[in-house]
Amino acid sequence: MDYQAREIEQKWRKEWEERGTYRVSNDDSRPKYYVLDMFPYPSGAGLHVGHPLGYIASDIYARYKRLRGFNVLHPMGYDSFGLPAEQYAIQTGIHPAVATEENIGRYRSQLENLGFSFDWSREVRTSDPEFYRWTQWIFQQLFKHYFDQDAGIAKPIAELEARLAESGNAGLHAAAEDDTPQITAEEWNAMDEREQQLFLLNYRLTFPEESYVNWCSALGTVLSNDEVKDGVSERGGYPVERKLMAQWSMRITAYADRLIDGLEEIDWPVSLKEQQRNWIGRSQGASVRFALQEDADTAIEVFTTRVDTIFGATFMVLAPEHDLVDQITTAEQRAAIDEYRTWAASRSEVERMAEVKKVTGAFTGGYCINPFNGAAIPIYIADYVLAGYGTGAVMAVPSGDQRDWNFATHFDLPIIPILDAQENIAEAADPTKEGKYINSGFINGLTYDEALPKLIAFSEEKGIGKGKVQYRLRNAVFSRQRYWGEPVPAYWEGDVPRLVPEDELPLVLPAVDKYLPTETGEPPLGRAEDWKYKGKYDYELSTMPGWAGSSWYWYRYMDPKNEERFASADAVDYWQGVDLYVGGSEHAVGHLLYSRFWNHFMHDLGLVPNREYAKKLINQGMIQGVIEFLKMQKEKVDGNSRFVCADIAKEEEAQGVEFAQIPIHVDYVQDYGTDKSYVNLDSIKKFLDWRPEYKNAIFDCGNGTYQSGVFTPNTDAQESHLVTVSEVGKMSKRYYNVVNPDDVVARYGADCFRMFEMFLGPIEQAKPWNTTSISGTSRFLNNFWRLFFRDGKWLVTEEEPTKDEMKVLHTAIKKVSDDVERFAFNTCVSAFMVATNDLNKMKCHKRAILEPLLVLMAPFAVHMTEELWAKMGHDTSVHHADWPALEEKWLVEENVTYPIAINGKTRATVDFPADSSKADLEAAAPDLAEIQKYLDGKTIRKIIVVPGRMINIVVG
RNA sequence: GCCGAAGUGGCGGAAUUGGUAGACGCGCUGGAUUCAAAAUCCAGUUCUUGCAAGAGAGUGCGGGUUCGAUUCCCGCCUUCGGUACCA
Repeated sequence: MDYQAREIEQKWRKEWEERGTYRVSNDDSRPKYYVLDMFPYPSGAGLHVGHPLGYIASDIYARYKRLRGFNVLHPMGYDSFGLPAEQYAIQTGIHPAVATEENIGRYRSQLENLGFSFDWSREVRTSDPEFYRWTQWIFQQLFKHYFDQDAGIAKPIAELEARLAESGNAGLHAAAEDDTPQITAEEWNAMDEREQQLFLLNYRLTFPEESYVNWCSALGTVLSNDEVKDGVSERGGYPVERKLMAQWSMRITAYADRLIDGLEEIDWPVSLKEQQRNWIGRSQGASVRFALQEDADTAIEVFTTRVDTIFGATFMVLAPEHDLVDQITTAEQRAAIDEYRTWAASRSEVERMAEVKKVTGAFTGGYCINPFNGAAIPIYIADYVLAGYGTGAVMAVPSGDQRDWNFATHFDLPIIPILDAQENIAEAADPTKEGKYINSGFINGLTYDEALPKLIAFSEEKGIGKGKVQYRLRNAVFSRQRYWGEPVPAYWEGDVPRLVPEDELPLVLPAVDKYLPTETGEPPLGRAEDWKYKGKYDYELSTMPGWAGSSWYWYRYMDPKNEERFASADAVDYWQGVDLYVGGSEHAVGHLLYSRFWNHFMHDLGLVPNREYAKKLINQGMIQGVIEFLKMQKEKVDGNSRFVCADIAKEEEAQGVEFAQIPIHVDYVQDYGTDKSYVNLDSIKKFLDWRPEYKNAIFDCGNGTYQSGVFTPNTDAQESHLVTVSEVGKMSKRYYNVVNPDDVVARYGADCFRMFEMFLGPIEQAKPWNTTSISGTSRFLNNFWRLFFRDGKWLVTEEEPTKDEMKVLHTAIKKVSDDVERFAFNTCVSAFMVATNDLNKMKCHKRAILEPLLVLMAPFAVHMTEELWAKMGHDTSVHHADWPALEEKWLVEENVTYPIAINGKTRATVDFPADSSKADLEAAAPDLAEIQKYLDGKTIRKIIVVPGRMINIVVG
């Protein structure tokens, strides 16, 4: 009898739960290891086969580490605040907590189906008040600290207050708002408490401010930059506009340098680190002041990474919102400038993105002076200069910058070459630094490297510029005008924000009658009744963004029930941080950046031991689905829809007929995923039952037409089919291609599902799901089972293994040990298959071979190996044994088969004793009969021997 | 445009420091079993050529280093992912 997956898997899952097999203790003498998965948002749709990929990989590694003698923490929880539950609540009136609870239940049962070794007693949920109490607490710590740039760490705001009282903020190096005024100690001390509090907001690591935000009116909320894609909301695809609003903000920019430098010490994928670096966007340059021609006391400050090009600056461009625009604009140009500014402000983000190539702008009529050569250059405004980056002003060098070149060409401004190596600047800008300077005053004739120190010396001497580091990274908007999130634990005493006292946390999300903004445009929390601090002050009404709870959650798993602290100092000290983190790369510049920021901050406060919380990170690739489309003509034919074969559609498209692609359920498609996928007439009938709106549609199959249940052939064909279009893409409800792991598990078992997902290919690669090839993995598991059982008979014997059998075992031990360490789980599965096939061929059923093999496979086929382990007579409450030790001696061969190459080309193979020395081989090689026929009268010139590997004979 | 990663049979993919390219699996072909089918088992399967033994070609393209290159170097091409008026 074959392996009965369902029965055995259920039995063991029950057993594990009853025994608490996967409970982890914080009090253990073994070395610790922490394997973390990115916790899921429990959506209503449940899991598809792509979701568990990373969980399977991490589970295998966690189990492997346990067998290697580690105390392994491998928890799971839910990132349970989020927009979908809220939108569902808006539609149905069901409290998001209720819907979320239900979704979590579904997730939990789907996850439990797969045999993970999670310690469920440590489960966390970000929407649980006992959890978000600490999210709120960390928020308050951020409010209570500022960033000292000299020390490079966060410090209590009280220290800053003391400093201000003593010497004002002159010479203070602290991360602050750009427009923070300079004050003296006297001025500070003369301020009243309110004024002091407002002043301190310039320094606090989280603070409310008026800022431009991505406002999405359809969703009724503000979105972060990474929630906006191509000018529309990532979720729902609604338009997003820029709007000035009072928002809580996180001063992540204070940590920009540390977030870049910290990447050096962590083992994360190169591309992910690169994404973070680009996102932070550190650029080294200089800021230079260009005085106005009309008013020498006022200067426009610009940021440039190429001071060397300054002699080629032929005009200046300001952002339309720039503060000096009004002052600069002349009476004649006033109307044109106002018109342009109005137009620019009305332009939506989408339009701006779409019309990047279009050159727009207006002349202010004003001029400023190039401080390096005294030239007067005209000042323009244009919306290609962003108010939010640098100083919102650019010195335009059209010969070296393509955007400046486009602008200059459009407005007929001069383009001055500045390097003798610049080519074709009449056609396009040349941004290279090659050659020697021309038209560049005192740096003429120098190269870039020679000119730079001279430029710096000049600008410092004249006091016109200084070196500056500019970041692309902005402070993170932290407020969301939503209901289903952590309430920001603050209240407003007039215009001064104050923290809710620590002992009153958690500030629990109040009940509301509706989940929509109020009539006056306040967030949903504005609907809560009697929700005022001490019945007197207004609570902050916004909630935290989705990334708040996920920015520290790994610490909560260490000590999930703690009521005194986010996790006890002992627990944090024992577990330290995450050793292996597994999750998707889509979080590269969201969660993975914000969580590093919070962790750096927590480290500054001495709360956690490491600056970087996750030593190693692996991105699992997405599992994609096959999407099948029918080609439907956009225009109806005689009032009916017309579907045609993909190849016919192609021909007709060439003639200008337009087609739409209608996704069709993959189950209806034969040979799906291939280039000859099609639906036959039976499937068309099924399709019509499913989509009755097409019931009279015409199906043009090339050799006939199908309509209303009748096939009319136009050749003598009796059968026909309609060729579909296949694509590989997201697994999603709208493409009818979602594969539910429950279905796969029901048919093949969880062990098979786990091994198959690993077998699909390298973990970090995206790959399409293909259910048909799972049969190979299923066959393999049956073959493995048959090493132990055949027809219900136990086959395992106590015989001594032979040398060949030992070799099979130790080859597998070596391969799997090496490959698990480098997360190459696909080749591990191959190694198991090879060993199983070999042993079956040898009819080897010996305990001495099978037992270690069982341990080797235990992290992969978790239920089957447990069953067999018990059958072997072992105690399963002690989880397996130690990882089998590799004895290399079994891999040593008596004879080694050497490939013999003549001039690098392999011509024969010959066996030599394994202990042959290099000299032996060199001596024996020329006389081999195998090579004589290739010599062909030529002489042997050289013999190259790599012992154990190959022999190459050079003739000529 | 910029940044990053990757190109190997019909397909997913192996080949850890340069050493018999294509492990393992799917698919396909043939056979066994069966009244038949499914399932299972056995054999074959990079391409070209040949009845066969064999011969030749072959890891995106073009060069280079080497006795020997999927692997190292130079120059291209293509695909995927990220990002974009960031000065």
